[in-house]
Amino acid sequence: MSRPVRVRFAPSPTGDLHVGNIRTALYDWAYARHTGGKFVFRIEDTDRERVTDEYINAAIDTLKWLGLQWDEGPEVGGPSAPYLQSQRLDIYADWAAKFLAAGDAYHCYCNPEELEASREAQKKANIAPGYDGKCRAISADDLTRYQSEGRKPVVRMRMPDGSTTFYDAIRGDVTFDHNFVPDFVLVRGDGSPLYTLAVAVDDVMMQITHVLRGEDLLSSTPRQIRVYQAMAVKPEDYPIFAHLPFVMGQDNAKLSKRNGEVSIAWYRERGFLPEAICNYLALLGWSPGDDKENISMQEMTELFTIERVGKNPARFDMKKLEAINGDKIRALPVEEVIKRALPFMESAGIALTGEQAEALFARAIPLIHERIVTLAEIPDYVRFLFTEKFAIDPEAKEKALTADSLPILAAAEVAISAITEWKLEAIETALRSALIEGLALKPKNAFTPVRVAVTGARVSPPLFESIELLGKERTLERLKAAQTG
RNA sequence: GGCCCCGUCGUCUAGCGGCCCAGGACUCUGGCUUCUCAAGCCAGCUACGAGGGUUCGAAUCCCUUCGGGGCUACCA
Repeated sequence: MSRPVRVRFAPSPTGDLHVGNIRTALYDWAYARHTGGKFVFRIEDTDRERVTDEYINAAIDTLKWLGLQWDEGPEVGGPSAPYLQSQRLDIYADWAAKFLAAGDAYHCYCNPEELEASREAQKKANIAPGYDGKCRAISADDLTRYQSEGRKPVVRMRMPDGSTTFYDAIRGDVTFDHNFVPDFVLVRGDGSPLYTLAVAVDDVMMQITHVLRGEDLLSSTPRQIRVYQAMAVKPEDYPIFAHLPFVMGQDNAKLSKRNGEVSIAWYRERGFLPEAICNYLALLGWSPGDDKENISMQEMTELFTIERVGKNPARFDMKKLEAINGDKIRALPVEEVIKRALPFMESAGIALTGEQAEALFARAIPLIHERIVTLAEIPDYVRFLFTEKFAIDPEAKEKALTADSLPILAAAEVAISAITEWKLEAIETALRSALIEGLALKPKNAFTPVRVAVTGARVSPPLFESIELLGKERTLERLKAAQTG
C-alpha cells in the first residue's frame, strides 16, 4: 500500500482522442500530480488493423496541447520503456509461453466459424455464451488433425471455477461469477497479443498502482486479474481500479461523431482554450465538493481525489463548455489573447503584416475581449479593420441600409469630416450631436446604419472605438460608399 | 436473453439520517443597463423515477419495480 503512486493513461489510438479519453487522461494526470506520483503515458497499439501512426502522433500532440505533461512515455522515455505496446511484443510472448508451460493457458484450435456456431447454439439454449472449453483437454488425434489442416492456434487463458471480487474505487466491491467469464484469448493465431494480455502485463511491469479507465472495461477486469494471478502477482500489489462513468452525447447515447463533436482537435480548431476544456471536463463527473467551478489546472491537481468522482454517466453540454470558455478568455491578459488569436487570424486569411497592422490588432482586441466565447470569433469582429476590399454583409445591408438611412449617413459624414482632433471623445460627441440631437433620432436607429456602413456588419465592436481605429479617411470613404450604394 | 453498472432541476452537480418543503453552475424566461453584440446586475421557472419497508425522522439505509447504459470478439 505504500508503493509510490503510478497512474497510466493508455489509449488505443484508433481515431482522434475524444472527449471521454481526455477526461480520463485529465483525471489520471490530476491524480498523479495530487499524490506526487508519476503519470505514465502508454500507447496500446496491439490492434494493428485499426491503430495508425497518424493517430498516435495526434494523441501525443493533443495531450501536449492540453498541458497534461507525462513523466514517462513516448518522447520522454522512462524506466519501463518502450511505451508503445507494438514495441513490447516479445514481452507478451514470453508471458504467454510461461502461462502455457504452467498450464494456466492452453492452445485452442477452434476456428472463428466453429466459435460462432457454438455461440449461436448457446444463445438458442439460453446458456451464457462463451467459449465452451473444447480445447482445454484436446485429444492427440484432434491435435494432429488440426495441425495437418494447418490451423494456427490461439493462446487461451483457463478461467477457473469460482468468482472474482475486486474493489472499485468508484463503485465499491464488484463481483463476477466465472460462469459468465469464459476462457479468453490472450494471443491471436498470428502470434499478436490481445488487449487483455498486454494491459495486464504492462500494468504489472510498469508497477501501475491505479487504473482509471472507462466503465466499458469494468467487465473485463476479472480477466485482467486472472492474468495477474498467472503472473504470480500478490493481491496486495494489484492496481486499484476506478472505472469512470461514460461521457454521453446529447441524446443519451454514448458520445459519437453523430451527436456533437467528440474529437478534441475539433474544439481546438474552433477556438476553445485547453484550460477551458480541462476545467469543463473536470466538472463532468467530478466536483471539488463546494460550489467552486472555475478551477485552474493547478487547483485541479490540488483538489482532485478519486473519492469525489461520481458514478453516474454525464451528458456533454456544449453550452456549459462555451460559458466556461468565455470566462477563461475574459480572465486572460490581453497580450495572451492577442498571442492565441494569431493562428485564427491566419486561418481566416487576414494577414497582419507590418508593425502597424500588429499595433492596430493589439488595440482592437481589448474592444472584443469580453464579447467573445471562442477565439475563432475574433477574425469576424476585426476583419473590417484589415481588409483592403471592404464589403458589407448583404443581409446587413438589406436590413440596415435603406433609403431612410441616407440622411443619417450623410449627416455622419459631415460630422466626421469636421473633426479636427481624431480622438474617441471627439468622434462620439460629433456623432451624437449630429444624429441624436441634429436629426432627433434614437441612438439605436442612428448608429445602426453607421455601424453597418463602417464595419460591414450589424454586430461589431463598439462603434466609436471602431471608427477611431479605422481612421478618419477610411471611415469617410465607407460612409460615402454606403450612400452611393 | 444472460451478467454487470447507473438513476437529485432541461444539463452538470452539492447532499453521505434531522442543517433540505433540497444548495450552486450552465441553459431558459422576465427585468435593469445599453450605440449593436456581449459582459455585468436582479428576479423567476424547474428535480430527489415509482412502490414498499426500516426509523421519532430518508434524497440519504434495505427490498421490489421501472428506466438508461455497458459487456457478452482471434476490438479496446
